[in-house]
Amino acid sequence: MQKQETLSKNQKIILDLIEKSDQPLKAYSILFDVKKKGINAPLQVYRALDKLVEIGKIHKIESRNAFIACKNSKCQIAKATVFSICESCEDVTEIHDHKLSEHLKDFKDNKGMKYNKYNLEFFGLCKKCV
Amino acid sequence: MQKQETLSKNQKIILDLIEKSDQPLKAYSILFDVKKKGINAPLQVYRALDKLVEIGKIHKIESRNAFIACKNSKCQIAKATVFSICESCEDVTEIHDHKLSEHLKDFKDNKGMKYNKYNLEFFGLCKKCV
DNA sequence: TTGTTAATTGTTATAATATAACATCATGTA
DNA sequence: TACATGATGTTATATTATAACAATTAACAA
Repeated sequence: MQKQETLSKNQKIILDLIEKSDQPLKAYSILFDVKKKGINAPLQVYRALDKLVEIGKIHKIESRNAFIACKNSKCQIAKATVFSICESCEDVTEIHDHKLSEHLKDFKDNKGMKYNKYNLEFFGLCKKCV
Repeated sequence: MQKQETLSKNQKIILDLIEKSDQPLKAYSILFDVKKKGINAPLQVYRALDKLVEIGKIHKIESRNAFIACKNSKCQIAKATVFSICESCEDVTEIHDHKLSEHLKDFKDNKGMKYNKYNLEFFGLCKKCV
């Protein structure tokens, strides 16, 4: 079997749900919501999430254990993610800043490490919560 | 009671352990190790970890749910952390790069968000694992 | 069209990570 | 003293994530 071009049934159900939300969803809240569609077990959710992260359709917000859809068509692989997170209302926004990306992409440490991925999370207060 | 200048007993025990390791430790592995010192419950560990993170003595590696000592004397508060993580051997190194810090410190999005903290994790293969 | 392989699904159980709730103790200070 | 605060200890539980196994499905080559 070749690399799938289309998503599987469970993957579609779960991606749909995440895309409808503009905020990150947690795995067990997703599970709760998709029970009516016949997805009954955590593992079914986590498997779909893993795949969706792998192909860049969603990203994991590591500090929150939550998953958000990627709205950037260019971002086909979850290689380089930047988020801002409001510590008061928990609003999360994906950031696409060319200059910042360039700096991060080109970053080299002094240990000869070869990077293929990074994740950056900014924390603070959004406009509403200041 | 004033803000503590010195660490409490449990905080010391747990900081000592983390400082002796050059790699991140997980909460329950810490718990296992400090049982001989009379710390018996997860909550005792998590409380100490929370405090140590708060005062900048240790950092949490969010993508790994693990805790590492901060070796940088300047880094008294866990406001700005950068790590490199080898996806093969899981080696973690804290990065202090002046130029990068400057870019991150000064970063402004276009939404008027006020940042007070960030966490950046680079993933790749270290020299040994390439 | 059959056999092979890999991806996906479904299921039960369990592991790993983290917090709630409550009681107690120690210490600094009004 | 008595009050507030921070730390501790304890039991129970919540939350997040994976192991292990069986069955099914889709793509492709012989």
